[in-house]
Amino acid sequence: MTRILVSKSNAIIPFISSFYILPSSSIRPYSSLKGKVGVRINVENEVKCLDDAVNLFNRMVRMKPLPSLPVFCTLLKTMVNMKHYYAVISLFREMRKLDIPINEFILSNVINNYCMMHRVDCAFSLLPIHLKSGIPFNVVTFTTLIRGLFAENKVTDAVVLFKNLVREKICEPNEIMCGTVMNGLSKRGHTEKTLSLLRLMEQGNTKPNIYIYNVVIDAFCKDRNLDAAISILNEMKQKGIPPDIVTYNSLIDGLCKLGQWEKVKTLLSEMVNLNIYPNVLTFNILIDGLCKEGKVEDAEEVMRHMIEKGVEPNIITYSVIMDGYCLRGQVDRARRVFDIMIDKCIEPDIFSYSILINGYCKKKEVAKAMQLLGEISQKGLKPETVTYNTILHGLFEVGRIGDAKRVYAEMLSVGPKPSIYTHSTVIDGYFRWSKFSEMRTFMVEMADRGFSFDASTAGFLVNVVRENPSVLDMIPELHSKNKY
DNA sequence: ATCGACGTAT
Repeated sequence: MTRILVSKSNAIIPFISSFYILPSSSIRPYSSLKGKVGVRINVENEVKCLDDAVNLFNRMVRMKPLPSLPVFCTLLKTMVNMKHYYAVISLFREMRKLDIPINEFILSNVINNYCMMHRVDCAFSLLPIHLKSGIPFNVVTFTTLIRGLFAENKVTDAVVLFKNLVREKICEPNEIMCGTVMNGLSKRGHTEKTLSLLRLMEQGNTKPNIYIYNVVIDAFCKDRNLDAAISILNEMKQKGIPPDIVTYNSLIDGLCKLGQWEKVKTLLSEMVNLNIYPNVLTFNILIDGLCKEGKVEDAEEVMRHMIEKGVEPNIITYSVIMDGYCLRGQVDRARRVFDIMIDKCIEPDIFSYSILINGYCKKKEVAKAMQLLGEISQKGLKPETVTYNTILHGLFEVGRIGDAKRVYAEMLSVGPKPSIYTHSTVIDGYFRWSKFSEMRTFMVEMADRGFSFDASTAGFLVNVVRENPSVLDMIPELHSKNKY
């Protein structure tokens, strides 16, 4: 199936060029006035890397008197932001060992740290510290835990926790907690439940705010239910909550993906009339919409226009245009955009590489794709599961089975976890080239590492056997080690 | 201190 949409009437280019003038200088949001904590320690200024953080911590614990708890708290928070999760845990343990007192804010940061590591189980195991030390629970702690559960796809657990908190009156859910639950539900396809929560909030004490409405609108847009999204937009307007740039970006994205360019124009005019000006995301959405219709030249035109208006393209702008060229089979042009991007001092990320690799694979230029795969680690980046899936698919497509085997082995050693798509790509590849013994070995190894058949591989296998019953003998009986 | 909008593979 091609991803290029059939174009609807669209004179979006002259429209975009004509309809607004950006304010001369963009308004900067508040600068970092927050976070000034403690006596002479400005954690944000002092800590630029892990070493800084650990050194500062070691200095702090030797100070007499000890720095205030907010200083420790800010340090831990800074480290969580820098993704030094393991270091946070060891510093927290050190604090416990040194009998440095802790408070609810420090604990909620450590809990958040575990959630960011996708270890919500460890996060929950900190709750006894609250109880033993008599530290009160707060909404933030529970909101963090709910977010952690969603992050690990434990939707039921998240909902159960939320319901219990409300029913047992353990804490009063605020807009942010409700928003977290609704965001988690909507991102996992439960738009209906998200909407019922909105209706509940409208009747309760915690009235929905702009964030909540934006979550609901985005959920409907992702479901391609633009009518419902727009009726929520009208509801919020009626209630006196003005839509913001996020609201408009969600809606414009939904409309672009449906090819409804006339409505896109209406919304663009509407937002500008409200003095809400398109930002880099808005332009990226428009550029992506055009690219997916195969109109990369128009997309480039929009890019020139945004630069004229003082909105700088970012790495996503370039990725979108690169993918646009790849969709039309013009991978060399995509490559040129890639190089231009580097000239503009924007370092390619794993997305940029994956898009190019996909482009080369589509053109069956797997050698170039392999070369790029090698370049990724040289640049200090890590290929993702998607990157490997793409290249494995490309290699099997041209029958380079030996290379595919090597790449799969590399994937296992480098670390990104094979997904259901990886498995079906490999099984499908072996099958298509009648490599039944390899297919068999692969399936056994797959089961040994704890994977069983899933919706994707099972469907594929059923089809294979239906068309070619003799393959049945090649398929091993698998007993996944993860199951009982 | 906690929440929202854009890009890659099947």
